[in-house]
Amino acid sequence: METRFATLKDVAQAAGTSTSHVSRALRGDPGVNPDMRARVKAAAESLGYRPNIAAQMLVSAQSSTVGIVVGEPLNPFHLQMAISVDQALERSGFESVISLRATDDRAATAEASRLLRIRMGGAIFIGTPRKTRAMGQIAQQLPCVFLGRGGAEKHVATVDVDNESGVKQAVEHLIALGHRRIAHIGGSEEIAAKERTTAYKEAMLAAGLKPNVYLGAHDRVTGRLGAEALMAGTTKPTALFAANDAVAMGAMDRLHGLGYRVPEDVSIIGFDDIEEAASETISLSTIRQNTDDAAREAVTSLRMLAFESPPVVRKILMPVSLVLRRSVAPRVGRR
Amino acid sequence: METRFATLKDVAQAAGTSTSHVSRALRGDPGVNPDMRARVKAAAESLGYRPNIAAQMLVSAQSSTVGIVVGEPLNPFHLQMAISVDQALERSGFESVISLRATDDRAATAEASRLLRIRMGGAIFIGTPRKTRAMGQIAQQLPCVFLGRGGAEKHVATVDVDNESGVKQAVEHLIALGHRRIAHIGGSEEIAAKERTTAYKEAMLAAGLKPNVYLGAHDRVTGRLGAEALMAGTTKPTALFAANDAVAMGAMDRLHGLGYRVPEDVSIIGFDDIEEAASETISLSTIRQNTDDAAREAVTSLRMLAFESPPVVRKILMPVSLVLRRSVAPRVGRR
DNA sequence: GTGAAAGCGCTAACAG
DNA sequence: CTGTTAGCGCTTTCAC
Repeated sequence: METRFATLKDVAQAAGTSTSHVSRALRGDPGVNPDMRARVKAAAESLGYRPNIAAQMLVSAQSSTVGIVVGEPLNPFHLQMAISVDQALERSGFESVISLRATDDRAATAEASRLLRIRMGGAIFIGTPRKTRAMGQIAQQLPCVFLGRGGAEKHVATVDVDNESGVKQAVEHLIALGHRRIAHIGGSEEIAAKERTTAYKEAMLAAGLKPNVYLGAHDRVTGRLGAEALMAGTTKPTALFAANDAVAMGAMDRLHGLGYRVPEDVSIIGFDDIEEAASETISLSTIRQNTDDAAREAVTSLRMLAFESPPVVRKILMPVSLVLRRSVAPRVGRR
Repeated sequence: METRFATLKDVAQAAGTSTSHVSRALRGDPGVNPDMRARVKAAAESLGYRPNIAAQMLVSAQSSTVGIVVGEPLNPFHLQMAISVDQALERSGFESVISLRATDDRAATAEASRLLRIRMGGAIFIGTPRKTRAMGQIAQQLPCVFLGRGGAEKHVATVDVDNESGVKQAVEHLIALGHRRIAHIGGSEEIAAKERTTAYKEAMLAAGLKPNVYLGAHDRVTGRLGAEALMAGTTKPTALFAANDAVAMGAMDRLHGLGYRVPEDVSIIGFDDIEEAASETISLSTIRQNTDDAAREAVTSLRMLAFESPPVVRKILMPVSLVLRRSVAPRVGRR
């Protein structure tokens, strides 16, 4: 593009004053004559002046834009969370910049490093893979908040969901409905997935039942494969607890394909409560996390990390609730 | 955060040379003694040096990061496109920065203006609302490519999908299967939606059939409401053409809720071919757009806009294809 | 109130 | 090959 941007100098010239004064006027500094301010604003307007952020940043050495790094862009829950975080940041007066490239450990670190070069004011990571070493180092130079990843690093704040309690509620509800053969389909990469699988096992053992686990990733495909594998086993489950809604939907999908009915033949409970879970065709029972609440906490944590001195490192655990829809029913048939 | 960043000067001091030479060494300028380069690199490494992008940008007056502005973040197709564009940019050596805030005209303009302040190297807009005036002005200062929005503005490049041909294929296929009462559910905001609705009407009229349209937004909810309304009408349709897959899925959902079977009672065709359309439960016939191809064209257009002189403004139309799945069947019953 | 001057961290000539 | 010099556009003392 050929057009050069108007600079402070251009505006100063047009308004017949100095650059420093234009700067003051434009930023609303009180010590500026109202007439002058009006003149400056008019000049800036007519020249289409836009402050050069690079220059601003260079001199003020701090930015108010924070990066949002999404671990699984295709996971609807992550996206929903990203939007919530974005809105929370906006409400708090931050600019934001989103990255969808952090799909694996290496990429996540690369993104974080980029945020550092950009001299971002801070970063919020949503369900990114957990690479302790590199991240820990970066967190020393940049206020970092991790959502749904855990981590005991010294400098990073975390906002996690109470996986244990959520899973316990789900499994116990299924047990109360008479189910005994409750299987689980989970993913293995993400921290949250691991916690949920562990909590499932504990809840089953606590009830004197035998865990039955299929592990894959944290997506629809895994749900499909898991359903296929579990229903092909010798002890077919009458209920399924999935590590997240995407997995649950994949499983539901495959069950239909195999001729099973939900919930008459198999009950299903997911985790996250993504928008689709509430649709009539799906109507999936699930553990709800409130993304807006989590986002708000994340932003608060970021502020406390960035602006308090010494920095306050918060580690927060968000509550969850069981949402019942049509995908669960009491167990019928022989006991 | 308290830690100050290491600067070129610090590195120069540590390596016993000048800042300019460090700059050269770090950027791989050929005219640097290998020994020196090694020493500089070691020094930079040990100090955890990261170039300050703001300073780099300020002096070189151009950035290689481009903004991706997404119009409907919750529309799976837009997201998929965003990811494709992001990857295409990465392959071309661009950094990228994504914005999810452009949900309406005002916000889209605000985002564009922010990109300008940030001195972005360019911007790619995905299905953002069409505000001609403000955008046109911005496009004069910033290379802009619009995806799926059309627009004849002088300075903006566009990559559009061949809506007319796609819709025609869909409607004609339904007609060939014996359907006569083919209704349409569409959205009104987005340009693409309008084009599809228009194309539907034309295709119907061309076949001597009467159009039957329900208009709302471009989302699942509209699909639901549309299905409800159309099936409550006097001439119940035997086939449905939806403006996009989200609408189609909402409609399918509601049809199930109302006790209709798909495709036995009602055939459905969508538009976009989002991932979910291929799932077994949904198995939605649809018009496929290839996001990777579109993304590649968009990036090429951006380059030609930014680097050719005079700038080349490309207006591209991407082909589509009809993908048949289980949601369509020949019409049965009385003719 | 307003202006002049001194950098922020980096790159790009220009000399050696 | 290497060092010196001069800004990029902006904010911030510090004078007037």
